[in-house]
Amino acid sequence: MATIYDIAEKVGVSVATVSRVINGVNHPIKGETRQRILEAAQELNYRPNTIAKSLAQGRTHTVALLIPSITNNFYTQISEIIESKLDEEGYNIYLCNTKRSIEKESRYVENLIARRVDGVIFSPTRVRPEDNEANLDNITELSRNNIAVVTFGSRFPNVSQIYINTYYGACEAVRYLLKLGHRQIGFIDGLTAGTRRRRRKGYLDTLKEAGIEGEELIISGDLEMEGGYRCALQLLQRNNPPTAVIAVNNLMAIGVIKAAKEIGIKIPEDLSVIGFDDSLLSQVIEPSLTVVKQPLVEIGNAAARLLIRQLHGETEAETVEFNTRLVIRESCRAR
Amino acid sequence: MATIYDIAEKVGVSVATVSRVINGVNHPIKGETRQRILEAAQELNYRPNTIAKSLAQGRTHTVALLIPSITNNFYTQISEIIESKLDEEGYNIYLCNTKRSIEKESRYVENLIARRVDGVIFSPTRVRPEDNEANLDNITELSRNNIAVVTFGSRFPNVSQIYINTYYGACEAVRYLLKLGHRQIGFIDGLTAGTRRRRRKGYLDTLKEAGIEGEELIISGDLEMEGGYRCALQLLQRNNPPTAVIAVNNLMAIGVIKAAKEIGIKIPEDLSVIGFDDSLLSQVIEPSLTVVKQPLVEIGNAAARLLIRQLHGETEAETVEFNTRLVIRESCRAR
DNA sequence: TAATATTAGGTAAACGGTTACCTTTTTTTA
DNA sequence: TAAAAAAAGGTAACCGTTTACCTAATATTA
Repeated sequence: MATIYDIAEKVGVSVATVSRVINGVNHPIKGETRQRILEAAQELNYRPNTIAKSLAQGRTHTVALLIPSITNNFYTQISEIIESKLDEEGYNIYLCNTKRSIEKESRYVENLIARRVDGVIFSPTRVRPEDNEANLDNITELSRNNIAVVTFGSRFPNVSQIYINTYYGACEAVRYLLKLGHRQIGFIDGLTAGTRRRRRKGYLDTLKEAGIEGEELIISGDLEMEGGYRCALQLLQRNNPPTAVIAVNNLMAIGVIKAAKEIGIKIPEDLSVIGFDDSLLSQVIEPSLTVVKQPLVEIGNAAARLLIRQLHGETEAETVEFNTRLVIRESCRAR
Repeated sequence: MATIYDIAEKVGVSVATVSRVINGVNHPIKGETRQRILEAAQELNYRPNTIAKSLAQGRTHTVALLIPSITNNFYTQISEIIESKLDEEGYNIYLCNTKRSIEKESRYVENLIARRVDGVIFSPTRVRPEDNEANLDNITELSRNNIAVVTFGSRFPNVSQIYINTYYGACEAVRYLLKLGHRQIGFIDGLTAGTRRRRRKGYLDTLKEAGIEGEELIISGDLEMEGGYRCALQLLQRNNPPTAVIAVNNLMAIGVIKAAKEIGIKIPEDLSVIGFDDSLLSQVIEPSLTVVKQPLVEIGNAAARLLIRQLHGETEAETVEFNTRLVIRESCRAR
């Protein structure tokens, strides 16, 4: 493959001149020379070697996106937005799928440091509370190696991050159900700390305000449809089953609807259901699903902005906060 | 950041020795020396610089996945499989989202060459027939720069590729509907050449065998739910509306169901619907959708295998062929 | 015990760019 | 018209590895 040396030789100039022309740097070059260099580059089918460039400049113009799942629309939609923003700034992205595995996450971090990415946007996995430590390790490890970091989905000190006020989202969902007259409200959470834990807290706090104990109607699923399905069966076959269920994500809420249908419980007549996140699924299922929606576009844009800010040299961490919005569809009814 | 020079200096050996220890190459090293080097590496928090390594070795251990959409489950599921396969082999992947834009696709190809990826798995976008040329240009451009290429979704000469026999998939769908007694079968395709065009051909051929002209019941959508919805409205409001509709992908089929519901047409009683691909959506919608399913896992595995084969030096192109499978759910009924 | 192999390590070129610092020529300015 | 400035280009060190080729010491073999 042709290099700038080949071009330099062909044209009869030094590589410095070739490099300057190719990169359009601010250094005077005679028009004719420039022309000849560009023509030679064309003829030799020259392609700049980004690897060599990165080595020389110490910047790769690459950032990584570390997300728990690439088959989950919540993350891919955010990713798509982030990608187009960073593309505009001339960055390429590694999309890394951690599959909710702490171990894979750490391996990726190690790898990204070795690859000298300029920045990372990171939605840490936190299946068990103690995972928080591994998350933190990963983040400090990145920072220690001069890699810009932006997180979303969990909260960390001294890190630029997107914070979604999911606590109030959960409160809103519960209040809505209370207003509809529900008193027995089930809650399917996800065995995870961080975001979903705050949702649970919002749920409990709001119930307590209304003088209701919710603890025993909490159950943990695996964040997939199957999990929602199984949890719903357990909840609905209790002696005193809930009249409404909140699931901590979209897929599990769909699982709840499926389970209810199977055992002949009508939604929304006999059971109200609320999910988190939003997707085509929630709109398409019957009845369509009332959800606590997170502002995907805003999250994506903000994450990209925070990262770019750091890549441009800003060192102080910034937190951007968003609120959720309750999107009312057909899956809830007054009792 | 620490380099092998720092380690070499600290231990009092040459960088060659350090490099050998770090990479565990087949070269004898005294146990004690090895120990001291590893300790020094640890203490200095050494991270190998993949960039420098790539430059020296001429291989990046990176492959790119070029797909039309990262929010479409069909592609992300395949991607996930490919990713885990390649991960096992020590490759990292760039997931590139072409958004069905030929222009973006070409930009990516340019960029991937500059980044010297070792290989590319590519599902080319072909919105108009003439895009075929751009697709081919991209593929030859990659090959010309010694980058291994595997394609899926379109057919090219002399390229390792996954071929899904979608023609027979369409035939099967039509035959199924014919057997159910349908004679007026609408077809919503996607303005695209390649795969979807072969589906159309399968549709037409099979109808012709049965002595039916299908041309006028063909209509083109945008591959999104909205497109399916609009096309369905057009088809269903004809004088002589179809009693069955095949949509060339999943999302448009969902759009058809939505449209039918809105104008009071019952599925499957008044209208049978078949989609292509498969996803949770098809299972969750009511009635659940009968689809022509593509073997995602097999496609992903085969794509990875074909690429690895090339990365290991095999130069001859290999084509792997898969058949679709008709998954019968509730959206069709005999007339 | 001399010849040969093996072990252990070092030297330096190469990978393909960038860029600080020079030099020479031409143009501008006072 | 001499001095200063701008234009045009070159030289070579540097980025952090790998690796072919060497050397020296030690172990093995006949």
